Amino acid sequence: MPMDHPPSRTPARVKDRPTWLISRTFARSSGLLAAGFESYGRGLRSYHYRLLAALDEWGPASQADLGRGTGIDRSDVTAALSELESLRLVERSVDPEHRRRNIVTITPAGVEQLLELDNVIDGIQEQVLKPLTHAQRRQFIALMVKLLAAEDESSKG
Amino acid sequence: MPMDHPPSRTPARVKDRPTWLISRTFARSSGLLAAGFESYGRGLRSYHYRLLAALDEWGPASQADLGRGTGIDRSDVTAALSELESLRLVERSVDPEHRRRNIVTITPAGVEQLLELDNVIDGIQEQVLKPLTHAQRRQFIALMVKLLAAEDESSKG
DNA sequence: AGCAAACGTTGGTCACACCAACAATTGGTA
DNA sequence: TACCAATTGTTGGTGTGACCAACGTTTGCT
Repeated sequence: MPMDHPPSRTPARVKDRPTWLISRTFARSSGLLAAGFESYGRGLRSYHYRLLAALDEWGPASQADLGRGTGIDRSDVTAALSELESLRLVERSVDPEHRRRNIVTITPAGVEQLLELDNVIDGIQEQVLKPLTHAQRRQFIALMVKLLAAEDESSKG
Repeated sequence: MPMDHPPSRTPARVKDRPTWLISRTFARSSGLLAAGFESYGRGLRSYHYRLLAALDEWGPASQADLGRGTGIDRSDVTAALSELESLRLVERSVDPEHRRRNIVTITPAGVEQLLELDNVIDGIQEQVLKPLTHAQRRQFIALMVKLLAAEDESSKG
C-alpha cells in the first residue's frame, strides 16, 4: 500500500492559496447559514431571504426590478416568489399600469418572518467570526469590502 | 410604479454582513477560477486539480484514501478519476494485495497538466488579491487561516 | 402598423457538495 | 473455520446557487 501514512487533509500546493482559503471560509459560512435556515427558516433559503429583505426595504416592486436589484436571475425570482406566495409571506398582483408586470408586496407575516431570519443570521455572523478578535473582525470585513469595491469599479468601467 | 429610483444592488441589511461579503468574495474568486479552468484546463475543474495535486504529492493511492485526503466524496472521486483516466492523466489498477481497491497513479502527462494548471491558478491568486497591498494580502490570508484553524480545532475536539 | 424590447413563466444546465444502495472483498471475532 | 460487519468502488440521486433558452403576452417606439 503506497500511502503508508495518513495524508494531510489538503495537498500542500492547494492549502495555502488564497482562492482555496476563500472557498473553505465560504464553505464554513454557508454551512452555518444552511443549518440556520434549516432550523428556523421553514424551508426558506438565501434567495427567499434576499427577496424579503429587498421588499421590506424598497417597498412593492416588480419581479424584474427585484431581480435586477438583488442580482437574482429572473427565473429564480419567479420560483422563489411562488414559494413565498404559497407561504403567504408575499402577495403578487398585476400592475394595472403595465399589464406585463406583477407588483410584489411583502405581507405582515412576511415582515415577521424576515425579522426572525434577521436574528438567526445575526447569530451566525457571530459564529462565523468567533475565532477572531473584534479588531480582527473589523479588519477582515474591511479587506473584503476593499476587494469587492475594486470589482465594482472595474465592472462599472 | 412604486420603485421610482433604481435600488442599490443589495438590500442594506444584507450587504454589510460578513457572510454576504464572504459569499461575494467567493463568487468573484470562483468566477475567475472557472474562467481560468475553461481557458486552459481542457474541461478540468477543481475536483480534477485537487486529485492530481494529491497524487503528485502523495504518490499512488487508493480512491478511498484520495477521497479522505482531499475531502471529496467517494462518488465524486470515482467520477473525476474516470474523466482523468479517459484523458490519460491518471491510471487505475486493481491493488493485488487488496482486490477491492484500485491504486491510482498520476501519469507523466498528468504531471505536466498539473504544472500548467498551477501556473494558471497562481495567476488567478494575483487577480483575486489585486486590490490589496502586499501587507493587506498577508493580513487577509492570516485571518482566514485563523478562522479555519479554529474550525479544525473544534472538529477534532 | 409593425417590430423590438420587456416581462414572467417554464424548462434546462453547470459546479460543488452530499447521500443511498448495491455487490464484491477483506478483516476480525466467536 | 465460518460468519458477519466494515470497506471499497460504482451507480444513481438530491440540494443550492448561479446561469441560460424559449415562449406568449404586453408595451413603447419609429
